[in-house]
Amino acid sequence: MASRAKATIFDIAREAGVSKSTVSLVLQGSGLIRPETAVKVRKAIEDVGYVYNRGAANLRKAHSNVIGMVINDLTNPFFAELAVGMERVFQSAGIVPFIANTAENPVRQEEVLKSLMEQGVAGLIVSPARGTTPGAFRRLEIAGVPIAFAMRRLPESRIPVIAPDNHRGGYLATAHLIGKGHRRLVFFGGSSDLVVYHERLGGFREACETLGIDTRDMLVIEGETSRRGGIACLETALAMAEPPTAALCFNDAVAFGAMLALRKRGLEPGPDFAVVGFDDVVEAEHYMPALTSVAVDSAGLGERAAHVMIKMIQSRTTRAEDHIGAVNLVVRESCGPDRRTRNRSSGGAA
Amino acid sequence: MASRAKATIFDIAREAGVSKSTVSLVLQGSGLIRPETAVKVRKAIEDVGYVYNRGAANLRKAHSNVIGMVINDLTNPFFAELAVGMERVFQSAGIVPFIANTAENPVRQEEVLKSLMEQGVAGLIVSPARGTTPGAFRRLEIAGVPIAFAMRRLPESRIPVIAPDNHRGGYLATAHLIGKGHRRLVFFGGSSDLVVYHERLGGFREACETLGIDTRDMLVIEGETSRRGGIACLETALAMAEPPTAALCFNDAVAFGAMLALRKRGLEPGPDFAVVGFDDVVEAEHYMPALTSVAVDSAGLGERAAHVMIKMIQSRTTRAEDHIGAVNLVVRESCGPDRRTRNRSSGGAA
DNA sequence: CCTAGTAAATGGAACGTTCCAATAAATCAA
DNA sequence: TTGATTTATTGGAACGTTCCATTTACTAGG
Repeated sequence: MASRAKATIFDIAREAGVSKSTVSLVLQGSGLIRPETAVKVRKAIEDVGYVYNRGAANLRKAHSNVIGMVINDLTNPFFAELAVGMERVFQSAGIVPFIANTAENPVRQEEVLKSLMEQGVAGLIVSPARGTTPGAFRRLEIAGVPIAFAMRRLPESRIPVIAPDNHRGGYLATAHLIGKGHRRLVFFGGSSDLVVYHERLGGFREACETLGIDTRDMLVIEGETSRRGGIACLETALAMAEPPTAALCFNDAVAFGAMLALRKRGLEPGPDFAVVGFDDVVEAEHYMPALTSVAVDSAGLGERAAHVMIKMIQSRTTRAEDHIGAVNLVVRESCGPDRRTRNRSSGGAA
Repeated sequence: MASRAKATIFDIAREAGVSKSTVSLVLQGSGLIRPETAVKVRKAIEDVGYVYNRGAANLRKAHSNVIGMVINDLTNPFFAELAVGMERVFQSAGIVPFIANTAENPVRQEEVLKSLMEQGVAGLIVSPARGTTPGAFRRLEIAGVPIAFAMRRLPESRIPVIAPDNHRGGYLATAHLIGKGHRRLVFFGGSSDLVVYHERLGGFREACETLGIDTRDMLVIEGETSRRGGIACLETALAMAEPPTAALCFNDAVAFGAMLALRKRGLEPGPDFAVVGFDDVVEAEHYMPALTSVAVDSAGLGERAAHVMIKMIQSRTTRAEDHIGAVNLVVRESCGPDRRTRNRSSGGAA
């Protein structure tokens, strides 16, 4: 019904008895027009039910004010937080952020990127989908659109990255476990197609080596990065001849899975087998037992990424420095008391 | 660097030795042009690094192919699922869905809606922020943009709604508790500014009345819709002179909170106090004890909403029928065994 | 009273597409 | 051969803005 031909600045101009140029000036808040005129125009804008056509405007203006955030998995609160963090700063900078989800699917990612480009975004922040091919961003780079990676990076890309210090996180968590007296450790979950995996695992390895863990006591079990993956990892670990007594998990989901599996076997996460997670999602705090985890502050990283992007846009460059966010280990209950005190009461974890 | 003036169809035309109109036709996949010509043009498109300018196109075309999804809280996996479900069907319909988050803030919602309108969306699916004023969508309605509400509705709006059968969900869950032998029940969490609250509570009330629960044994404790809210509700309930023995919670977060609080008091959720959640988020299944909850299939509702929107756009109407999605109670462990058998072992829950 | 100078408002061209009407080339019926 | 028909291609106007160069109306200085 109500949809008569959309009102344009010409309609406003007629209604207010001025020229289209004047209306345009008012729309842009120019100080050149007489206040009374502005008021008159603004009233006309209301009256005709005008809605600004940004597409038409962008045809003349060099830059649009929308930026795209491409997220690999919005269903994961960890990445949702990232998006929300970015959104916060963009919003307050007068930039309109649009979020698109790729569901960890490179093909979908390609489509989404194409759409965003066609929409004329001023910039793009991407948490790339698993399995993204190295060339996926070439077209965007040659188009000269500012791009930044958040949270994840691609192996040999020159695109700036805003990510947590995964290596250090892995180190800190492992050092904590070793400090508790554990001498046979395992890294649970993740797979080598993800750069993040190598980083976290790298921290684990370095801690083990630096703090005197025998190489044969430093186990690695790959697996899905989900609860189910965690369950599987734990089963595998406990089936070993000499099972480990502590695990650093690729992420919290894996850790939850591992704890679940422990419980199912009648073992208590913490006293019987130490578990550390990664990411520190909200759930970690509320779990039973509360999960010790490496906090990466995804919302904060999102904010940082947004600031970087804004700077890139303003300075019309497509380059920026990487930002590596600080991490810190949040110690809760899932690692139990120090292992020395435990030795008295019972043997190994199997 | 690479950012020389953006290539247009004129550049392609020159490169391919045809007219701009021919290029346009190729771009639209028209069958009118000779295949060889099309090939030639497509090659030129590649060569000049062309990116389609949808804004310019929309200036002439009546309708755009982007639709906006406005979500109240992306951080909540429940709503994220909804968004992802919608995305799935839009994507396969060749429509580009952009997600925007309002963080439960009506002001932000207003801004987001404005932006989306200016961007020229073909339609809008909204899960309105808490506290949205009734008039918030008037401007969009008079602009003639198709809108649908998903998951939540506004009190007296004529905008079509796609939502779960909250009333029935409340009824089913309550009937389950009563079937277990509980006679003094409480509804935990939520507040009356949310239509959903009234619906779920309505189901609770109806079940109590129908199944012979005394009005004085039908308690209601409002509270935040979060873990913390659940904790508070439980404290309040157990502080009563005659505490209830079972709770239907507004959502799963409240239920988790309640269970946490029970544990803290040394009570076991299930045997000592029955808890039912609402929404059936993934966590519910993995909790300890696993949470009995009303499953609403948010992804499915999202898909449904997307289909409704597509139909609205195609038929150029702004009206559509409401869709009420089926719910079902997923029984797990958080309600314990039947209360009759329990009576032998111990007394009330306080 | 004229000239500068400032403030406010305006007309026209441009942005990159689509679509219509028109043209050009090729095919066919007679 | 001619005119009609089909097939492939094309130029021009339009879409709703912005921005530049002008115009118009005042004010002030001499």
